[in-house]
Amino acid sequence: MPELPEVETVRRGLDARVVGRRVSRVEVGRERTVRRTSRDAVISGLTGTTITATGRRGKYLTLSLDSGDAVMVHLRMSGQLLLAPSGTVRPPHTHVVMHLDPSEEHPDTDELWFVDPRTFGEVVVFDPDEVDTDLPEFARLGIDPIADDLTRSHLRRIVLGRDRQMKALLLDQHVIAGIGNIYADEILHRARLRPDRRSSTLTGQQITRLHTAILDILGAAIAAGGSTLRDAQYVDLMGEGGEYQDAHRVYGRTGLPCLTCGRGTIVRLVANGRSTHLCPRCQR
DNA sequence: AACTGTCCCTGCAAGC
DNA sequence: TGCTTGCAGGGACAGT
Repeated sequence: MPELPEVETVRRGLDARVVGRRVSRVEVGRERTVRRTSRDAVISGLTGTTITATGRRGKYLTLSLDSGDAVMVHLRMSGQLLLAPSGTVRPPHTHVVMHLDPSEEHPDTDELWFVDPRTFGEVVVFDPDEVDTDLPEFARLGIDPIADDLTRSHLRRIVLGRDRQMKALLLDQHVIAGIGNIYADEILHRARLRPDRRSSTLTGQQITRLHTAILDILGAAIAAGGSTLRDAQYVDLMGEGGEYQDAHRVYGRTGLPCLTCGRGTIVRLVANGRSTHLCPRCQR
């Protein structure tokens, strides 16, 4: 599932291959993908504009347009952004197609597809000056641990300033933006903290470990191009999978020995309606 | 304030 | 083999 490292990998692909190009034509298939506004708003907002920059906050991807508007893309569960030469046969569930003119670096005409079987994802054209009303939850997003500078003292305030279960806290996009189910489990395991550990009880040493774990794991996952699970949908802009799944120590390893302590067995339980993986021996 | 449950949707896997 | 059922999950939202 696309989380911060996967979205960042897609953003880098867009930066290299889409920025500077003009959108000559737009097709919107399924209306649900553009439910925030409308088919017409997305088509008219994009057609004829040139993409000038990319951005990311948490799992939200943005494209700046020379019109002054911007596009927000959220992949949610199963969304993909894929770049393909014009005329390539499209996969099922291709809901939005942007036709891209050639540019100096990119001599061919391409199509940028938004593909999304489960249709939870969305594409929105919005006015950045009106983000509070156009995309209220985007405006209320918490700190991005990679794009912003998440210092230890900031994390300390976040953790001790409330009394939440640690996993729920990491997953709360209004507190820290970008961590999803996979990386929450990996981070808590690296920090040796139980998912149900109360945030207000963390020691200074545990906060330091958590801080290091967040930055190290997200950084390593970005360097590896994200995680592509066996069943999963995540691939980058060119359709390539990531490598970080090979470094997972708990996610999807139910019943296998803990790679850190060598003696515990990874268990899976359900918390907040989300599957949670941990080593009961390492994590306190 | 924090937590639980529900909903949205599709593809895949397990169970009968 | 072929059906049905359940599960996965991001995030908004309502209710406790």
